[in-house]
Amino acid sequence: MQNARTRYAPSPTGYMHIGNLRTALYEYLIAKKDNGKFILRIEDTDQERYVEGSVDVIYKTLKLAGIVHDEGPDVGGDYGPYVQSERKNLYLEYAKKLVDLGGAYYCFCTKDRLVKLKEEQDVAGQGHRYDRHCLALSKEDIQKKLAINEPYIIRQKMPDTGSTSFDDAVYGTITVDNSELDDQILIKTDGLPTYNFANVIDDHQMAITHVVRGNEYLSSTPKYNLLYEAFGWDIPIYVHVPLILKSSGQKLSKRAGDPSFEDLVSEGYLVKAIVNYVVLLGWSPSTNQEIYSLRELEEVFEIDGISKAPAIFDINKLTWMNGEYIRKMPIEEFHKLALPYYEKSISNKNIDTLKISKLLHIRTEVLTSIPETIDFINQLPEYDIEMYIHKKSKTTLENSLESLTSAYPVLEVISNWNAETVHEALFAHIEALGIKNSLLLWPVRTAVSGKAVTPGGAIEIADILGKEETLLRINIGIERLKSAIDRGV
RNA sequence: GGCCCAUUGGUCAAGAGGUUAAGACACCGCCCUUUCACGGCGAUAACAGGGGUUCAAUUCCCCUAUGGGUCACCA
Repeated sequence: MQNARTRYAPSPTGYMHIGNLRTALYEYLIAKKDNGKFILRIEDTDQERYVEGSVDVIYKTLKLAGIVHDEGPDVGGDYGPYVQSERKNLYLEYAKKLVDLGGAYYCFCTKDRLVKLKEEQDVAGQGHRYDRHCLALSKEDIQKKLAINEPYIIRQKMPDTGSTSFDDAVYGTITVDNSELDDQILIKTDGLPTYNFANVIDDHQMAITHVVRGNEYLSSTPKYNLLYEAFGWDIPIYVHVPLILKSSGQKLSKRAGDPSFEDLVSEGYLVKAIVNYVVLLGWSPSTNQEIYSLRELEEVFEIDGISKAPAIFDINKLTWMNGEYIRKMPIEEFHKLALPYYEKSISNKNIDTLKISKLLHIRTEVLTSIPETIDFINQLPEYDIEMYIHKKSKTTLENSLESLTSAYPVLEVISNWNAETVHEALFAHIEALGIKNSLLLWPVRTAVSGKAVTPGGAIEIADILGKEETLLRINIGIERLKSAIDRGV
């Protein structure tokens, strides 16, 4: 058997849905695993929904994700064109051929009539189904109508009896009664094919071996099979993948405010983490490994691991995984990524941001949380005096004041201010006083940060702030503690 | 509503007749510790229900329930 050829066939809607990204990933991985080809095809047969510039979004996203297509509109290939609107004539030809073969027929019904038909069926409590009004048309009638350019569509003629089965690599054999199948439209009034038709033609023309798509297509797959059979074409391997839902159990949708791929990126998630997480939603490897690069996935991905049940998108786990990726990257790389997030919140150019990065590296799960984490560096926040009281460190307002007051001169005499010298000075002082570390360090950290939670401790923060600012803040702390105690708080 | 599909802890999930029913995230506790985080250790937590088949069902079959998909000149 030839090597796999898979295709990602998005319609240009302007953004990358998480489910679509995963489908693209699976398609890509199935191809790569087999040393096959991954093809990009643009399905733009719906002119009304076309969004300007969205094809670029698709290129950009694939590139970002590291998914390289071997054939496509921009890179060419032997099976082009790869944009459906450029293949328009091809579909019409095949549709007419199918009419000749008896698998399809012309239909001149107006939209009005179809709407009415549906209304009647609604009233009767029936499902929507074309009533085959035009199937009865004689050859002469059809020729006459065509001759006067009456608008027409071409519908697929479903068998009257029997059933159609197909095998799916994930769901197994599925059988549907032919009586369930509607005579679906293949060619629209505008001469363009519907997805249902274009898809089959293109997949065959492009020699696609594995058709990977969301399982919302499961129920229309028998219709596609009938098409393949009518033409006498080989049926591809179907790989229907379960949907991705949100925690409420609903389908993930941009319109409902659920994040798209680009939303996640702008929320501070790394592309690699998103890719890794999304692949694991609905697929599981044969080992317990969870962190995978795309390259690794190309080796280990198996269709067998795809699950049947829908998966709920869990931002929690993505966040954890993002943290894993951040922690694993070299500090230089993290620093580069974090830099833009410092710019807004740190105006003092004397601050050594690399020092901040060293603190943040293991503490950051999502990049966008950075500004809030380090806002105290730029400016000492208004803080609650009660923050000096910490049970575990046994600090009180009074002993905090003592600690700050006694620490001040110790720090003041440091000439070469850095983490080591501050550490040395403070710990020598602690030892001299014979107290617990935290009794001194808690108040210092509070005074220099004004926050209950900080990345790093008193010494790291003092180092970053510099001598002058540190002493200034300690002084502020001393004054505030004094007045609070005086007021008898 | 018809048809199709699914159902293992809160979430992702392994297991495919006999298991103490993995692992991960989240949550909780402990340790480390100058806060937080990282790291380490530990705990709680699941086979939707009912019938079969079988010596034995989470695993196979049927029914029910629940959830989802689909019934467009959208993909």
